[in-house]
Amino acid sequence: MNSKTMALDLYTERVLSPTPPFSFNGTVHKPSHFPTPDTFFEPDYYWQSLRFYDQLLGIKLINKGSITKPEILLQIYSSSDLSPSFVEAVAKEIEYRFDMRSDIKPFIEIALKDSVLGPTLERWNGMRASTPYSLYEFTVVATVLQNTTVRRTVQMMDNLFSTFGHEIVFDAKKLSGFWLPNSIHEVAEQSLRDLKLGYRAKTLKRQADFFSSQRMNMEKLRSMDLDELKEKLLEIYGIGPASVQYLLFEVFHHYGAFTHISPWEQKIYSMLLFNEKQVEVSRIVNELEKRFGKWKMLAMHYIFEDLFWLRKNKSIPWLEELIRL
DNA sequence: CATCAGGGCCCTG
DNA sequence: CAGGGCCCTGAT
Repeated sequence: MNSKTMALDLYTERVLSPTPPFSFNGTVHKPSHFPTPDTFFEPDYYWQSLRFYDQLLGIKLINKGSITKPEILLQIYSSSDLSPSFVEAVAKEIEYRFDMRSDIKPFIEIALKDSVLGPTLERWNGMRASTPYSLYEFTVVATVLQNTTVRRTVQMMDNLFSTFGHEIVFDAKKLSGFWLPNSIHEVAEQSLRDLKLGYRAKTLKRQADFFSSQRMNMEKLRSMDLDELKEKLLEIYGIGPASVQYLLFEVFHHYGAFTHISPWEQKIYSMLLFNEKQVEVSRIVNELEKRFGKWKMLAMHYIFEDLFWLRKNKSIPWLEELIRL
């Protein structure tokens, strides 16, 4: 760590009311994601660090409601007093990142009648695509996922957090906080390479340069339509067809964004939808379009997370082969 | 021991 | 638009 552990002893609360149906656990925790030291989950409780403007905050979410009557207690931990308007802005940001305000009822109607999706609703009804991260932070995560195995991705993230991150303690939880892009902007590429980032060192440098030299207009990006936004995101160095897919879905909640399928995902979807090892990408996309239309990526997300959740309890041999931990 | 591909992307020809 | 190269690691 490049600084001492920071204690965040003050906190403020707000009650959030997501649109029903809303799955707290399915939305704040994604079994398919690799673990990072900046979040912590247990059923009905969730902690994360949040870098928001110049502040590093602790966030705790507590499930106080149900799927049909959702209610979440948001606690914001800080080292100094926060103005009411700042607190409101944090609450809005959390609502956006966990997609608490969109209406997914039409999707649930379709899902209930679907043979593959129907059963997953018993566990995940109301689940949203979400991320704890800002656009910059998610871009980093997407970058360290590229062309490697999950084990190395985890190693790279840990190295980055322990070098550039900041440790915070709040509510008896010790978590890492994300760094600002300019702290990477300032270091030499070689010192990034020393963190075993390989050729990604250059990519992370260019991204840090990009994000520290300008403030992205997030309001504008969030209001763009799919094609316009996609074009914009592809301008980020190191973001290509695979990564942009994750960004569109998890950061911006475009639930129909499903054009790129990587080979390992193709195999998983083939098994889940057709019970075959290798189905053509076009056939997969056509099938999803037919069954779920503009909700097709969200539909796959339900199936995907359910599968990884299942895997926690019992090993799924064909899946283990594909995810290569 | 050597070789190789991996939860892509950029760049070149 | 196809294909080589990229850091490092563990699997073979």
